[in-house]
Amino acid sequence: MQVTSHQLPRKAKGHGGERREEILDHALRLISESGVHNVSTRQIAMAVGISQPTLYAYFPNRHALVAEVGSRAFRSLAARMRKDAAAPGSAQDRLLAVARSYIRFGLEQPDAYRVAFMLEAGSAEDKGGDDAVLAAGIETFTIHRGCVADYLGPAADDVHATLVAQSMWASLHGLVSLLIARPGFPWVDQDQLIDHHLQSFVALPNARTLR
Amino acid sequence: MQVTSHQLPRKAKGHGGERREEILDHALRLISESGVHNVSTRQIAMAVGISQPTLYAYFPNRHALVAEVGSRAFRSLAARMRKDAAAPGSAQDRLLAVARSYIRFGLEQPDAYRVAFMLEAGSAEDKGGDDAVLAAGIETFTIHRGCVADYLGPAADDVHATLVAQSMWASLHGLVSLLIARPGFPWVDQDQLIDHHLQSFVALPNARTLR
DNA sequence: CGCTGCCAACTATCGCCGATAACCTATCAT
DNA sequence: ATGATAGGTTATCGGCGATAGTTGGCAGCG
Repeated sequence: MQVTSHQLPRKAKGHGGERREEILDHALRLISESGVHNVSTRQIAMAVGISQPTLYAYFPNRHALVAEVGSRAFRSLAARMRKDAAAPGSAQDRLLAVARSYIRFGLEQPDAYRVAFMLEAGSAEDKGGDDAVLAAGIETFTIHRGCVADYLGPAADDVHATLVAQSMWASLHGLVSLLIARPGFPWVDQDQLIDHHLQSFVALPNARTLR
Repeated sequence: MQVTSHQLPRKAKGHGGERREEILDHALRLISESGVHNVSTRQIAMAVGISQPTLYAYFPNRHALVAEVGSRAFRSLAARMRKDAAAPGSAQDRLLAVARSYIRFGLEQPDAYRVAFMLEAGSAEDKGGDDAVLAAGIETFTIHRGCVADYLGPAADDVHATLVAQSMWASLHGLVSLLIARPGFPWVDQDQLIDHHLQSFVALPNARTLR
């Protein structure tokens, strides 16, 4: 769990933002190690080298801190997908490459994925942090949607492209989240499963016109 | 939050099991009302009309209680799916009917669905309760897998049927869990999205041989 | 230099949580 | 009637998220 507690020098007057970055870095590391629900504000504070209430000078509550970690995870996924979306190759190749990136991201960084996607949508006043996560999620989705639109071609209108993209995205998310959340389930060979899942997207001969 | 506290008569000697049922009923209701993470053992105990430590005479810990609520939710879903799987109609009709039942269950009873599917898989010693949830989940999946096997026909071997069923199941789960977890996302028309999602399963002309 | 203001960080504490220990008491078999 | 035990209690523990009030050190000014 790594509870290394070292005394840290106080930050200079205008440099509170650096401390904020340190907090987010340690929080991401701890959450990746132990899972979202097994990391307390006290543990994060001790890892950073500050007292627990000091966290509340930088974040209004624990949820906001975790949400920002989630937003960052989302953005790192988005960056990865953007790279694949810009790679050379056919529209179908790029669509599948982005989808594979998505799956790989989830399986390699399950806790980042969990924070980004599988977090409970808070109720009432937590909305602030959730909005940030949602915005990052929408950004990520938009990249995927762009690939789908390219794949479908200019004949498909916006609504249809969005529809197909959302359906495909949900399908991807379902596979990743189940593989993460239920490792004990008797899954068939994982690579085969992923391949089949991806194939089903592009195996539709009339996918471009299906509606 | 409903914290109705009434004094209850003590149960007779051999009837501790009834109290256990009462606890599970109230837990399901409270969780459905407020969400898994917003219900404490004290709230459950007060709703039942007993003291909080008494819960620990029936369940080893909170996780086990919640897990059993999840198992029950799973079994109720399984019952619903079994009915649809036995209905008259073509194999494709039945497959789609079961899938629709699955989606409807998730949207109508989001908290039951959440408890069943979206619960963190506990670490280390919690495995007991999770095994129960997993078993109920496998039972549910088996029904779905049967429909897929019927749909694919006798030519498809077991492994392939399982593969297709798992992919399809993951896809369904992804749609339901995202619709539940991210109601703020700019989804397209929900019915259209569901229809498209279901269509994509059976629109594959060579689905029966794809591998 | 010395004063003032302010910001980072602290200690102390609250109420709630899950969980355990120790004890009580109604019921049942003998 | 009595002893065993199932069913239930109160008291309490350590950990949690969060708040209030206080301390300490640097910046800018005279």
